[in-house]
Amino acid sequence: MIDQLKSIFLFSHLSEEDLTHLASIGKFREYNSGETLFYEGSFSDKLYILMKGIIKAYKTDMKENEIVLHYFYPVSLVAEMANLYHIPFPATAEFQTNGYVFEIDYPLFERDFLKNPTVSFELIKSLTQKLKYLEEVITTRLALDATSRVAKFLYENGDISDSTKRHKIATILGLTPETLSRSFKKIKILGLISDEGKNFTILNREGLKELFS
Amino acid sequence: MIDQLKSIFLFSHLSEEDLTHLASIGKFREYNSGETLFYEGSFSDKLYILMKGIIKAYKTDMKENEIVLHYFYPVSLVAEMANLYHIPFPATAEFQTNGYVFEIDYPLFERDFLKNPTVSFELIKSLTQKLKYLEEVITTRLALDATSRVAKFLYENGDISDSTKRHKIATILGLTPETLSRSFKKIKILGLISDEGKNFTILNREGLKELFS
DNA sequence: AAGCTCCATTGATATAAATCAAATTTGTAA
DNA sequence: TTACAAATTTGATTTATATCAATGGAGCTT
Repeated sequence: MIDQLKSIFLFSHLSEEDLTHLASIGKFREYNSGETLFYEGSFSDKLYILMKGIIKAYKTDMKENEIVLHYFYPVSLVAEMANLYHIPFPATAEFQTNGYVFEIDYPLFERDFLKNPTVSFELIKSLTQKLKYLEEVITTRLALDATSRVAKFLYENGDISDSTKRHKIATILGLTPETLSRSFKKIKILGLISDEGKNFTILNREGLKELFS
Repeated sequence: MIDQLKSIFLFSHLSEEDLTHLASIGKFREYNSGETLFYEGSFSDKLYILMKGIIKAYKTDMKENEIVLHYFYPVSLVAEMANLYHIPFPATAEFQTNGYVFEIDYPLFERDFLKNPTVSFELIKSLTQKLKYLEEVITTRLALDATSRVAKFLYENGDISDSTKRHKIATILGLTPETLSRSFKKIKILGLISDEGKNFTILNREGLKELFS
């Protein structure tokens, strides 16, 4: 366990003594695909570090549609802001695959670790990263129309392979599958991409960029 | 100048020596109402602390509409994230009133102050605050429809007095003045608010809450 | 007080994307 | 291979809000 904790960026510089203490105030907990780590609006005094698996963070709008904020991959701090400010979770976190988290008693963590310079530096990095994700959501979903969003997605993610479900892309971009399909078609007609079966190949990357900037 | 720096939360615990050094790597700079501190997409190696005045932070969408992210009041760090990650400013910052900032050479600040525990703690607080603002923008503009947004605004801001221009409220909520007017009307018909001239009085605060949650 | 200018309101129309409804394609299991 | 299920595409319609256009005050200026 100590070894595993040491592999977490946040704790990589802690002493053996600190790591032992850390191990005593936290534990690993497994989740299955589809299980929810926490719900939007709920409270918790646990700090979560995703160790394995993929977590989708999303809000729900008035029509029960998901607004996907981000997909988390290991190793990530999840929702540290709720801990830092003792506020309810701003989003729901749901496992997309099987995985597990390291779950820490936050009040004790704050007391014993938050003043550690490495820990606070990593926390700053993690918070900044999250700011970037939210900026990204705002840029994509408030500043761009449907076709521009799709062009941006293609520009940033490269060729779309079979395995990526259209439905998932649509959810990420905040579009319905129908609208996504129509946008792909527009971009195809512009000659910026070509499709062979389910896969798209990008023909003109700079052209795509033109569409969203 | 040293005294003024000491009044900044971020630096309140610094030694005289540190404050003198800080004064040597930064300076005060005045701005008039309407002037722009920085533009979305531009770079700077300056860290800005708003000392006086109000700053509007906004992005611009494809139709040249403003997406207001936040209004900053003194004393606030502005756009520290761009400094921390050496990335372009994610939004434009424009003075809404006359004011001034304390402008610090960021590379030197990072070298000499970032590891100070008080400074990093305050930085964490500031970043967390900004995350909350962005969450708020997402909740308001992506998860709620026009009338719900207005109800939420009324619920959170209380009675609307004459001095608050409808046009400004509309911009904050991401609505046109026409739509704002129609939403006010709906809420008035529901008997949740009443208007005497230009002022609104809230008649049923819990009723307002029902509309957006 | 008359006339102006600035907002706010109201009404009519336009627009982008969602929704609803098939039709078609792709994937999968028998 | 066939048949069924799921995903995608296409077309028609609806919906929420923006846009365009006109009207109606409220507060200023002279």
